[in-house]
Amino acid sequence: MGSNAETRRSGCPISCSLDLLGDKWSLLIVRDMVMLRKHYFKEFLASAEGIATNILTDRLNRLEGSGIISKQPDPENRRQIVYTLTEKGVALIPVLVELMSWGKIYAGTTSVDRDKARRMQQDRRYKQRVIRELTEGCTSTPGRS
Amino acid sequence: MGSNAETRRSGCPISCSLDLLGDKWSLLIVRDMVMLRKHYFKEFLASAEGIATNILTDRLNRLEGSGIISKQPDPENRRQIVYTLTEKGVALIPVLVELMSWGKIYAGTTSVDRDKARRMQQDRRYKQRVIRELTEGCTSTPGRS
DNA sequence: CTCCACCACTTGCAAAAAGCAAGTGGTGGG
DNA sequence: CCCACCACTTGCTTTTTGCAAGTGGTGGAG
Repeated sequence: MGSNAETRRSGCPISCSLDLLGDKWSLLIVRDMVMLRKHYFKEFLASAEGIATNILTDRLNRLEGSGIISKQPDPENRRQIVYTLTEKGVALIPVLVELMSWGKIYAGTTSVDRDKARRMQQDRRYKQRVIRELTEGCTSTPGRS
Repeated sequence: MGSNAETRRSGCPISCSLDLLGDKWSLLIVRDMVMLRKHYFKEFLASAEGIATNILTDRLNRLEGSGIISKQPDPENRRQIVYTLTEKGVALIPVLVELMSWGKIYAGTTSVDRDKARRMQQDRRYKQRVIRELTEGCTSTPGRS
């Protein structure tokens, strides 16, 4: 299940991105790493959306295979594996932020978030600050739970 | 196949967005409308990625069901249907632009595009101009064959 | 050392979705 | 009336997802 035979449907960069990320789980894992600072299998498993273990394994392998994340044995606890974002993965933060912004306004439930999101859409500097903060948080060392 | 029983996996706005758009085709249809100015079933069908007719029908119905696109009979030719983006759909342009930018740098093939994309990542004004131009092109009337 | 909890997976199977090719009803021009 | 064309349907096979149970490897407690 976890093998890697990615075939590109076309040369279009959007299509290429979707070939790697176009499903319901891959970007959620990246979200977990970026927004919730998760680094461990069991942490992803505990997320609200309820991913199954076999799907999680598969997605982690694919994301590693396409160079978005890297997996290493945890130096502090050799029983577990640390998943971290690569530069390629960190570069997905703007995508995540736009998806979040859109979702808050157009796919969400609460109106509080909506207003905050609308503000972010108009105030580009604010958005840039959010992206920068998230990026810095990801390029620094984990710092653990 | 085209019914609408979207269940939300969680309240997270990113998750909500992916509930609506998290597959390999939905955003490609939006791309066709935004970037390639396509408005007709047969046009989407002719895209390089090669979507099947039943999948296309399903995605168009879902996108309509979630208010991202609207379908109307073509006033100029009653044999065909015009698909247009709603405000909610137009608001996806930034997501598309980020996906394109990321794809060009990290998932693409050519290095020419890569350089242009890197420039866009550094020059925020340029990116904003791209987004504005695309948005304007979408909110104006089709003007087609 | 043994035992045991815990970790990241596997495996097996059923259900859902995608993909393919062929067919269908409605429309308008010739 | 006929025919080409449009946006779909339908039937079928293949692939992916989802769920539950199981597995091998590790390290700490006793």
